[in-house]
Amino acid sequence: MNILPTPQQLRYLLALADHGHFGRAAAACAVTQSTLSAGIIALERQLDAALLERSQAKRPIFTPLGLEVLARARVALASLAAVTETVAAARDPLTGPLRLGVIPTIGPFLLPRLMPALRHAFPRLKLWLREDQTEHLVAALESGRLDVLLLALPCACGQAASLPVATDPFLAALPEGHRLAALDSVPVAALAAEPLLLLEDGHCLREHALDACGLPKSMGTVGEGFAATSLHTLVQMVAGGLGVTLLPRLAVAGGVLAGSGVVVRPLRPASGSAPPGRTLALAWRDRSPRAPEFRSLAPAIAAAIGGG
Amino acid sequence: MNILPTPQQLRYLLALADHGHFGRAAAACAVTQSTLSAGIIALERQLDAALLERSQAKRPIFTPLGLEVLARARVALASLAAVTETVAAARDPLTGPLRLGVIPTIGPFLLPRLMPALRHAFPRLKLWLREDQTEHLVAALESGRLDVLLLALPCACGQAASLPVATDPFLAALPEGHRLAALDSVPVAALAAEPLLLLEDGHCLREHALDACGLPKSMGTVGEGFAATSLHTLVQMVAGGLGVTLLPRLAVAGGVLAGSGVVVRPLRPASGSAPPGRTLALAWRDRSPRAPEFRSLAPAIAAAIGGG
DNA sequence: CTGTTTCCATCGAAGGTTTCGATGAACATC
DNA sequence: GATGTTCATCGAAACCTTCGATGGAAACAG
Repeated sequence: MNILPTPQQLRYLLALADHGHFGRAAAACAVTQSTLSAGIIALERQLDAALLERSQAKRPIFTPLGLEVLARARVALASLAAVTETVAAARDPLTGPLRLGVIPTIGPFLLPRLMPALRHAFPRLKLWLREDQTEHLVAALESGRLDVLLLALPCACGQAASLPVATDPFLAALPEGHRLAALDSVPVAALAAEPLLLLEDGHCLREHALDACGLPKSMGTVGEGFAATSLHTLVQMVAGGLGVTLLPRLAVAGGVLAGSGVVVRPLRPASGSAPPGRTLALAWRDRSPRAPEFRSLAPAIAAAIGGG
Repeated sequence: MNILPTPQQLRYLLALADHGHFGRAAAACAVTQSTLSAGIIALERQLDAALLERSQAKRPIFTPLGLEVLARARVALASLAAVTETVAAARDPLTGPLRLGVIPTIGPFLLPRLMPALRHAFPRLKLWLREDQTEHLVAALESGRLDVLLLALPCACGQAASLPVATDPFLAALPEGHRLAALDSVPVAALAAEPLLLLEDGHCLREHALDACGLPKSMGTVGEGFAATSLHTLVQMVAGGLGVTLLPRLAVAGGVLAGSGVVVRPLRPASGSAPPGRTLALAWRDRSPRAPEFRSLAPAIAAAIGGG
């Protein structure tokens, strides 16, 4: 019962899965091919199970059981690393590498302000960035490829712990001279009656905007081919008179309008409703040893947003 | 960055935490005291952190950081063991030790039938039993002291995965000669108007019964001191004329009435409501490597309940 | 068909790590 | 202050991992 695989063996297995080649996997582990080969054979013997189908010619193929073991091995090595991380994080909070994922409707507008602030506040933090849509970020977070996310709630962020850092109200974005632009604030209902342009599917802002307007999720954009791929292109489409849209205040403060001629107006919510907007939040694996660090990142980010 | 603790070191640490004594911990690990001592010192040196306060006289004390490391170490060793378990479970489903937790309102009535059935269906399964209230079982499940639970839904079973195995309707239990006993079936409302006896707090059946009667959770029993500690004592109290109660059909089939003179009648739900009852379910850690095994346990249990 | 190349498994030897038993030092108890 | 308990330290022995070399199988080219 109590013969555990050695971490070495699991590392060899992971490397083999990543490289699909004994020789290259061995090189990646900085051992010789014979060592890696023997290590994996020993693992298979200990477990008394075939994890691989080998062949001289083709890349080795993992058996179904091998794939399961592989997944467990990743978890096991990660939780072993978590022991070390716990100590490192306790001794030296907010230093070392930190992999931050951020959604495209936040990143370009906040990072130019946030990064210098973080560099100043935590000079020993090495921040790696990845910009992607919520769904991909959450997957990367859960599989350990990212440490923290900066995204917009509400979202399906699974088992992650999250902490709101700011609210980000939506503004009505209108072409110059649009009749609604004459108003001080635009009622939500009036905006919803206009041709509404949106980001393409997969951007959480699309759903948040539809929700803010009280429209169903399935609603398409005007002309299916014209869903925008970024807020910048969306603004250009509004400037071109194709329709109107909602923009997060953060993006406007971040300069998304950039001389496009598009004007923004505050939204007036339907009476009794909350002002339409989204909540920016930090998220992390709730079992991460660095959770306390991440929590203490929130004020710095809130300051960067507020100070815009 | 990439120097991980060895599983050995973590085992030594766990043993020390369990025994509070280097010598005894070493014995438990089947190594000498010097080996264990050196192992833990090496771990502290590698992590570059004090995990223990040592003293010749008193048992060693874990530092706060030491306690955190300890918790991580347990997780790490468990996930290492999960690799092995994955293989063992795939090769030999439903063999070996299985630690089953069961709530007191199921156990005494189902196990006498269930155990022989399981022994017959899975002769190589070594079933360890623990009877306790839902809350304690769930805690034991999550900390790895139990593998599977047999409990009643709805309940707060946290992150556990669960699978319903049977519905267990409630029956009205009345003293012999009670006027409601003259009816073929007792309306819920009529029962709720009687003095209602319940199990003491902590038993999920208490809340399920109150819920079935449409009564608030805070409702006390008739005479605070008289909350019953088991279904058997509850039946005796009903027999003694102190009031009426609800019994799960499973318990009645399991012989809880046992010549007490108490009679049971089906409950007639308020029109439009579902028949009052509870759902019996299996639950397990959703990441357990043995999850497929546990799932395949459900039919056997359902059969044991149905065949009552 | 044959020589060449690529790939993975096997083997003995070298090197490193872990473990043991003995010993030493600190502390409490009597 | 004598004694017993507890944990750290040390050198030697056992153990395990790794290496480089070698072998055999499969694809490929000529």
